[in-house]
Amino acid sequence: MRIGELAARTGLTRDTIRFYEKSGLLVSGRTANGYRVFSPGAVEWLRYVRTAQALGFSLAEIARTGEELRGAADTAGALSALFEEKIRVVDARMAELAVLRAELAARVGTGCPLRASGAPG
Amino acid sequence: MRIGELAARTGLTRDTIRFYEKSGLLVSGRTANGYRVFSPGAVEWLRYVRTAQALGFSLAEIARTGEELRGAADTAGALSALFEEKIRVVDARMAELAVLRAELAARVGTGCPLRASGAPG
DNA sequence: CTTGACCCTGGACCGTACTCCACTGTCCAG
DNA sequence: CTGGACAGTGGAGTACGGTCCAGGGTCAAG
Repeated sequence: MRIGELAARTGLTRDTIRFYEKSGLLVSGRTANGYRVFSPGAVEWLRYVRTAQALGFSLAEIARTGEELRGAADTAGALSALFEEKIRVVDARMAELAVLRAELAARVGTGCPLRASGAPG
Repeated sequence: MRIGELAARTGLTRDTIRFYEKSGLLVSGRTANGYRVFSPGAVEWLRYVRTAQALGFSLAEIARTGEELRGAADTAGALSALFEEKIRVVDARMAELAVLRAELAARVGTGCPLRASGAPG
């Protein structure tokens, strides 16, 4: 499919897709006249990109994941390892959130809000 | 304390602290000669700022929290509500992470990695 | 009175992640 | 063959979150 269709299917703008391609986040073929051509799977890949990004991963990190995926294409084990590593990162992030949550919960209904600890004011 | 000590205690640079103050994230007094003066609690507040920031909250959002804290200073209920709301945000973020984790886990050890879904390559 | 550590301000600059724009090329329908 | 939808490029601009620097003031110690 061409860039317009991919944009329509993912909700991204053409500019963003071109930017992603330039950043190495997305690889495309070209037609004889220079138009970009994307495989149908690009839709799913971009969905993954947006999810990972929303969760705090930089485009550079996501692009690295993509590259590792490319490099280890024939090794299912490498792929599993990559996903497992990513799961560990996600778990760590969740643990941090749990700590923040606990800190917040401890202050609900108490007389010692953050303000007493130096919030602006 | 003055800016140098606060910087040393938080691990931030003076420039960052000045930037935070300019952004309304931090409020300071001034000595007669114009030097900024911070309360000891600023250390704890900045720790909170960095934690929240690392978890994906923008400085503007964090500053808003600080302002609301200031505005509702005498109402313990408002503070609790604020913290409860923040807990809901944290819970939502954790739920998103859980979804990503499940997606990753589903692909570990299978023959259908993301690459089959359109990763670059 | 000078040195050095500390502080001030304003403004330029950086990386990330887009977003917009001008100008140009391709291709199909009427 | 002309119009319009689509595509391409390069470059400027934006917002965020800093980071650095020049030029200058403050203050205690020697």
